[in-house]
Amino acid sequence: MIKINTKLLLGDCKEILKTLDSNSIDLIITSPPYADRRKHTYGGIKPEKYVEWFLPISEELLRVLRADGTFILNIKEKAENGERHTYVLELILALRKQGWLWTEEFIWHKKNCYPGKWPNRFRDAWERLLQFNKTKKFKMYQEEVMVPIGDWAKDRLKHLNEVDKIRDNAKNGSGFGKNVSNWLNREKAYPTNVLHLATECNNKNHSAVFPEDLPKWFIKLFTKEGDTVLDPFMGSGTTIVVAQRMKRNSIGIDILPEYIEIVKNKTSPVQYYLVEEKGIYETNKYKGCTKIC
Amino acid sequence: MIKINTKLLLGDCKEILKTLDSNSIDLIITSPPYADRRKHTYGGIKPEKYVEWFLPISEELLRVLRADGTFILNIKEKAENGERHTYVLELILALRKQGWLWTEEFIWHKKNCYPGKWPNRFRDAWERLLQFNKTKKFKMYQEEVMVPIGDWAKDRLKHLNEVDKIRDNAKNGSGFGKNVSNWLNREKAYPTNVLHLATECNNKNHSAVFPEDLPKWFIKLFTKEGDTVLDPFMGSGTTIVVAQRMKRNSIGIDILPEYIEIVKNKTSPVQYYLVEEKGIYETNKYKGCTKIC
DNA sequence: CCATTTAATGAATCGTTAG
DNA sequence: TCTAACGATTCATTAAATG
Repeated sequence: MIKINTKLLLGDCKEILKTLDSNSIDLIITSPPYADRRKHTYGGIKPEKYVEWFLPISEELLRVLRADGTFILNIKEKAENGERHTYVLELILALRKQGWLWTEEFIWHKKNCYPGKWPNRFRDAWERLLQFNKTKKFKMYQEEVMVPIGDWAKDRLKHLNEVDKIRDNAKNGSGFGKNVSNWLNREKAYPTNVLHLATECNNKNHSAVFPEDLPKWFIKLFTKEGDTVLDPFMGSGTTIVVAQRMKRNSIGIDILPEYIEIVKNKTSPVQYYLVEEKGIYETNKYKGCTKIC
Repeated sequence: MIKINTKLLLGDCKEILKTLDSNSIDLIITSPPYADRRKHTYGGIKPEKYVEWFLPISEELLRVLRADGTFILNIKEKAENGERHTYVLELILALRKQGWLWTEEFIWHKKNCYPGKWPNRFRDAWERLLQFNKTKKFKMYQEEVMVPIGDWAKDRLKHLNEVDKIRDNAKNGSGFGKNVSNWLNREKAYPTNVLHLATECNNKNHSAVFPEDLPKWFIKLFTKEGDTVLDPFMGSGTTIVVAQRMKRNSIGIDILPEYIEIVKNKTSPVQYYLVEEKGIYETNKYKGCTKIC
């Protein structure tokens, strides 16, 4: 039996994070309140104050993350008064100064972006997914996110229904437990750093702008079953829900009791699974790093 | 008759630019040598020196650009030793300090990106197309780059479900485009700030990494016939060739005589066209700005 | 002459070897 | 202990070759 914990913590993550153990998290994936957005829920941080506001939090994130762990930050600067703000650029520079490595910038191409029309710009159809690490030797399971090779897009147009069924099946039995290497050799290719995902429109109470596939992709890429995922700005809990479904321990923090309640109803605090053939507690390649950092 | 000039200037653009008139350019679109790239052709600028190297050039660009003109900068930071360099971020901040407005960041999604496999990252499939302006009132002809809605819908069909399709229709009917000319009303939609283009594989002598569609798109978007386009790092001249074909005046600068020769063979210095029905010298909406700035 | 296969080639990045 | 140079890896596209 393996035991998966899902912890939901109420409070300001700057404070709550201090209660977490050092080097205990394998993956942080979060979408913090953008500057001046979500004023009614979060404070609504002024762009000029954004870096200053974020650094104390990221300092705690740096502490709780394992040396071979990864921090994925979903963010996009707003346009205001005809210009893009620069606080995200400044944040990247500041995080590096704080000790983070800026490893990569993935692009999330939002296929169905927010509608609108302006005389001076087009609709914004992409967001940044910034990857930060503590060390250069981080865990990365690239095979887990391999995609059907080449012109799968063309094929899908021709046989739309067929392929969609296949894709659905792949989703449901999402690859774990089976020995993948057999059937994916020349059928699949590694993805790039551009992710094409549609936002999910939730007509429910709280809109989940974050599509489930996004945390799912990064959780597959950077963690194994039994690892621990953290989202310090949980919101409606997409990351936490997906993590639990994928048999990862997870910790979600939010300042609003409302969100804690919502996610509580979508998850269970403890779950048990039968151990599969290949033990989940695999030898960690980079264990040595933990002591260094 | 209208007369279109195509000037090719040999030399270091930092010096050559000084010979150009102030406020004489409608669109600058260029792809400068990236840091540490093209060592054999250009010098190969060190990442640490990149901003310092670029600023004197961009100062001249700021001078020659019209107040209602636009500057499109194609660039991407390299990854080295496990980390992305930050010189592009620093360049954006420095350009703003120099007086430029950072209006937008388009994403060029390179469908056929460079191959390769590494333990710590995927292939890099995107580049930045940074838009800078002198003033907030710049020319932008959005209707010129509208895309057939069919393609758009097709593209979306690939990844979206029924609910999303319905939402699409709601979007399309949502108001804009009434004053636009008749033939594009329900056939076309505005694009977003993500461009999907493949690099052109030139097996010829000199590779044009820049696909023709890229300058074409921006020339349509930011200029009219008879306007002037500048590329201070001309290279094999994709921008210049496209500009001439689109009946725009153009100025190309390059430090290598070789490139000047190549582009000379692909263009003619002066071309004449019959004036079409709707005069090309349309009233400029933002003419007033010229005086202000 | 068209449909299909094969070959060549990049604005890449990392690890290793040489100076 | 550095930096510089080279090989290995990889895939979408185009050109050339094949049937």
